[in-house]
Amino acid sequence: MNLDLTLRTEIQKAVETLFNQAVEQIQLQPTNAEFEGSHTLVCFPITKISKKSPEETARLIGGYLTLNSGMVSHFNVVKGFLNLVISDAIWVQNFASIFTNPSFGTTPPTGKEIMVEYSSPNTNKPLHLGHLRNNFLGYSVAGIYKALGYTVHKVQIINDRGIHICKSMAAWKLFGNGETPQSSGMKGDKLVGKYYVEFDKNYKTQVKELEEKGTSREDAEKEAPIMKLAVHMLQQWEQKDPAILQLWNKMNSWVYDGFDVTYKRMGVDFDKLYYESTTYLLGKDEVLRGLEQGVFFKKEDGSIWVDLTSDGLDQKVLLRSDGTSVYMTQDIGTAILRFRDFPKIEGQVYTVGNEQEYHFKVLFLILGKLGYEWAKKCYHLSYGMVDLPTGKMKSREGTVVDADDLMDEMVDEAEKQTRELGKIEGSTDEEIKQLSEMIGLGALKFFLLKVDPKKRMMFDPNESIQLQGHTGPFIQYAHARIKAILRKAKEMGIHPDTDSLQEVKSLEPEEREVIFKINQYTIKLQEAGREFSPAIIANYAYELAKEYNQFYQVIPIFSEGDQAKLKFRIAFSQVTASTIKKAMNLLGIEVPDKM
RNA sequence: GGGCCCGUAGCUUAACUGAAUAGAGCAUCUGACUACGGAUCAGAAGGUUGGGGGUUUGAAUCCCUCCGGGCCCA
Repeated sequence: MNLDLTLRTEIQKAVETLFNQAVEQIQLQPTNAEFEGSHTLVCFPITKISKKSPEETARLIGGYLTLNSGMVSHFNVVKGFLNLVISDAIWVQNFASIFTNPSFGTTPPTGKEIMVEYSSPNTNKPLHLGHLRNNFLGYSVAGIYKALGYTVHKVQIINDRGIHICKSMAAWKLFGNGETPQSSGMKGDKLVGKYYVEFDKNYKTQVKELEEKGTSREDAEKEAPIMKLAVHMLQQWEQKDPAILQLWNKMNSWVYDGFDVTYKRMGVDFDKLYYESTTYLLGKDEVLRGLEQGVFFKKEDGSIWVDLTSDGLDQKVLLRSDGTSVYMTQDIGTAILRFRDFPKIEGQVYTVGNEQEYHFKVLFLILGKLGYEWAKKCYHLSYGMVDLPTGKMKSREGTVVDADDLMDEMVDEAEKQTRELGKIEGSTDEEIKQLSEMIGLGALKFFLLKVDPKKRMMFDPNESIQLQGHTGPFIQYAHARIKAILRKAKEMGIHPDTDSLQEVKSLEPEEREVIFKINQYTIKLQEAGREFSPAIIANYAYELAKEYNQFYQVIPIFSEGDQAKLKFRIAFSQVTASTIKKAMNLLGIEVPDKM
């Protein structure tokens, strides 16, 4: 039984009966803490139908519901707001239905499929803080859609080719002396990143030297020997030169080994990987086909363009006059390839930074013009940049926060605090390590996911490792504490059952609040899916934990004499814990039984 | 030149898409362990929602205009 839905139906009936007209939209909101009640009907919009004052309308509907719905025990009216008090019997019944439903909050498979892309790094340097936000977002949205009954395909496109990786290759060839991850003991992605930095350093020096000899800046940037080497390597790559391909494969595989370690620790995974090296030539055929169909047009120089002025955008080149592709071309090809690989998906979610909003707007419009219906269901999960207190992250200024380092820091801090608090006596070092991993990563994920993805966010390392307040560990702690109660109940042989729940006649306000929150899980899940926003789930999990903590603080459990109430509170705690766990799992966060 | 996004307490943020006195966390101050785990809870203080105008019974939310910050396109 869904309390909200049932109540809405009752309200609809009330309005129809009272005023002989159906309402299209019912505005039901949680009652403000200062008034009695749990659900509030906003009556202003209904005055159009009732032709009465807001107060009068509210009184009429309230009276009707009290008499006829069997749900509302009484009500009060403040201005145009109808505050409804649901009877305790209904609360108990509602809770019992959730308690006995093992699949509460999960939608059975709907047969729908969707694809979620995230991560999609370049292979010339390690993952950083921005990637963490990206990965956590994408992974979480995938989880949310799974919970909504979708079959989800998690993918990424790895930018494994191009000038960036050739730069690392060039520097390694010149200064590497055959260094490998094995010989240096470095993680593969870090090693390749080191040579990328090495390239940049040498390149700058060479440009400067050339400039001092009188070469113009522009020429110097092209003439620097190390840059010429990198460009040459790119050409050789395109010509499939075996030696270059071998080097390229070798260095990329180092990076992948490194990425694997990082992804594993982050707790994210993928169902299929796409590589730019195999997709970068795609899309040309589609563009030519579009040209034949008159969707695109050709300029005098032979370049092919799309005209989006009627959509409020401008013109965009798709194939240059020499016939070479642009990014857009390959993205068109890749999108179509993916729909061929997974014909049943209804759309794709692209987790990519908001600097590419224009790009995706154009991409989706083009796919629509090419006649692909699914273009409408494509979504750019756009997220804002992560800023540091010192400003923007800039690789050139060395202010990039490395993903591995950050995870280390978070976990170390979690371990420090866990040991200081000393609550888990008797645990082995191994267990403490595992727990610290859970808490450190929980803190990090929650910190990055609690903010609306669209917004640019501030990452303060000092604040992020705080484990109190609006944080992941706060919620994990609430869960662990409930688990302690459940363990004790089990020891005492208290096993809640539906029959004893029905015997409970009255509830405490704190209990109603928590049941209200638990009811919201389904709505929040749907909202999070519709908005592609894990932040909604994160804030929900926090509110639920907070609400339960209030109950916990004032209502005794084991000293309760009434056996039915005692059993109810155990059942109630159990459902809260599992709902917290479900919500946190949607964020990719684990919750401990002890901490 | 054209277009997009953002601005909420000192700081980090929320507000169910137009509803009640804008809700939290951190930091500051005060209080609560002989009860189930104090990584907790209660309370105080802190706001002209960047400024101004408009629409509306009702605006942080919609429209216009400035100011400040960020990002795209050729």
